[in-house]
Amino acid sequence: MIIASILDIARLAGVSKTTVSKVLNHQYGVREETRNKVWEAAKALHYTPNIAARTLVTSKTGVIGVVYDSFKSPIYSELAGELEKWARKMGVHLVFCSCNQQQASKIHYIQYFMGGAADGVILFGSAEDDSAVIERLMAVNFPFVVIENYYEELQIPNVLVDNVGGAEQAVRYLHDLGHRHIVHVTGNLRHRVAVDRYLGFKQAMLASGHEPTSDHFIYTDGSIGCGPVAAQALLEKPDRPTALFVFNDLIAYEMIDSLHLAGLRIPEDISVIGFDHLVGLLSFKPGIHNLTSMGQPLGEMARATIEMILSLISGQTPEPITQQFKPVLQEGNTCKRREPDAS
Amino acid sequence: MIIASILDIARLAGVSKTTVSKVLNHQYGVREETRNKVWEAAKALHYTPNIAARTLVTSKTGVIGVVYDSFKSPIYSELAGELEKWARKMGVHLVFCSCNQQQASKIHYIQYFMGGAADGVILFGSAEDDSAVIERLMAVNFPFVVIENYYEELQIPNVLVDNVGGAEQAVRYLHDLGHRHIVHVTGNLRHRVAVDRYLGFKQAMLASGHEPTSDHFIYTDGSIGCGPVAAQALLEKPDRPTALFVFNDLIAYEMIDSLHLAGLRIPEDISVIGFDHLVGLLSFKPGIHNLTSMGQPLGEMARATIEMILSLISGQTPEPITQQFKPVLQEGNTCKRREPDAS
DNA sequence: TTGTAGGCGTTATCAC
DNA sequence: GTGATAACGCCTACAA
Repeated sequence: MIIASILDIARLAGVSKTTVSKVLNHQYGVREETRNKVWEAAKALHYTPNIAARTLVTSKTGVIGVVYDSFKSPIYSELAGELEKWARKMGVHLVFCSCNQQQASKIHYIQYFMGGAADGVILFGSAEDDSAVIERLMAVNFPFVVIENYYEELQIPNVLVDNVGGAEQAVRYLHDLGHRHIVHVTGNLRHRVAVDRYLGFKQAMLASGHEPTSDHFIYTDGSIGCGPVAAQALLEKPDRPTALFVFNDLIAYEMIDSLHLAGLRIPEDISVIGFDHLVGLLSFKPGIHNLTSMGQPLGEMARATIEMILSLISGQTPEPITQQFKPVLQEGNTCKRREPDAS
Repeated sequence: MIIASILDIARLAGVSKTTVSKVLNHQYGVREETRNKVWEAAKALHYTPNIAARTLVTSKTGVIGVVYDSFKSPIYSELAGELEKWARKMGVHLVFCSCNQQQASKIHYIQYFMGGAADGVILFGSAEDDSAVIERLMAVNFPFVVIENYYEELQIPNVLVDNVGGAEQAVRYLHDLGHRHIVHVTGNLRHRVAVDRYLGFKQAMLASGHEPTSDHFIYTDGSIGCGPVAAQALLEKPDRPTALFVFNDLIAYEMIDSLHLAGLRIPEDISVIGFDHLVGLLSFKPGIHNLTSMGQPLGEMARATIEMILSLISGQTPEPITQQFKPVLQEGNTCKRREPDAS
């Protein structure tokens, strides 16, 4: 690999390094003629600025690092696109990495970014407890924003979705449609997100006068392929519910499919509401079903995130330091009014 | 942002920079006692190596950049996961960026990587003509591998899928099932991938004695949401085909859904075969359909890519410089045997 | 308008 | 075993 440096250009153009640097950075005070000579030399040598060197002296990269737990969920790609859109609008660039649940990998990437590859980092995902990483970032005062995950004991720049409230809203919606026997299909309860939706479900049930028992839950680990298992569990229940609040759209779609195969009609026999509103990516409606779902305002979240990190990078403290967004109910055709009868 | 340097550690531990560096890099020739002092000081100061400085002197980052056109396709996320898996296995790290079809953005990222943020780059996607970028990379001899896109006139490290062959295989499969009237739903024909599948379709049709006319094609731009339009075009055809070879799974699913709504049964009324085999991400089967599709061997492709880039980084020329992988037919339940009759 | 010199934080060479 | 010292490529006063 032969990459030319400013010195090479200087020699070829017959000027000093300073002059070359000035030209390359579009600064005033260089004669037109010299300027041209320099640009030609730069072109001829295929000059590429060494950002390592530049960063070393300016300590600015114009790049923000985004650390994911995994790329594998459609909602993540969706968010990535939104983040990028806003980053471009604000004149910064984003690089993403995924640590595939390996904390060691995550630490490596954070170090990489902190060590001069980026001006700040965005941490996304609630699969892991990142408090160690976060403490590190705080200790050296490196700009960062956390999305989705949160820590009661820490006051950090945070962009959140009100999962508790969203779950409550979903249950209220089903309740208002006349459903009295609602079951919650959980996600992986070791993840914050799943716990919050679980809590929201519980609270809303209590609020409407139903004491949720173990009979009101079907537990899953949230992984791809868990839907059919959950559907089986549902079918085996002695007392079949009239409605389901499912942790996310992927599981909901899987379950709908399985229930379909078992001869149940959606929403006639059972109403289903999901979470995430994945229509951007999945514009085809599996079956003829357009899933009713709690949508996350990803665009607004992305904007808030980018604004926050930029303000941190510029040395300010964002106000407020935590922003929480409300999910929005997106009606499809998988929920149906039901005349209240027994139970 | 207060990040401690080696000098700070040296002062705190009462030793020289050199000694600190040796300890931090696990080199021999430092007394146990000194070693401990240094580690303690490093911990106390929350030391993070400045990779910009390190890169400046070693010109190695241990990181490979991956440039996408867009994150928005599920198959891209899938590939990202595979690349990462192999990268970890080989002891390197990956950072991803997407330029959202903006060539300016792409150039920025490439510069960023070339300028010391990475040891090499992987270019993915055939949405754009990257020959300018590639020439630049070749000119300075920066390690790179191109996936999916290719350039007849350039001998570059390349990982490809045999889209022509895959399309041919799909058509042969339908032909062997007895289908004689097959229509191809194209992707965006400004993309290499779409053109190749289009050519493969044509060749296979010719080979089986059918001269494809404009009647054998439905053209789309490959974007999300184009399926229903294509389905409409199909329904309006005076002479309805018995089978469809669709550019990719996403469009195929969309079409199946629309055709369903129009009262057609799949595969009884019409057989459908797609491309990409997106089951990893979409394990639920839209409707009760499990799409028959030409799968891309993403795992093998990822492995080849990582191996290639590593060999380039280590100064070797990979042999062969271009690797092409064959798609594999994945049978679902959307294609059905048909007794040859008229036409 | 142009050039000289110093330093960013690291690693590497070579004395001590 | 340890410590000066010189790069790496760039930017930026400041001097000419």
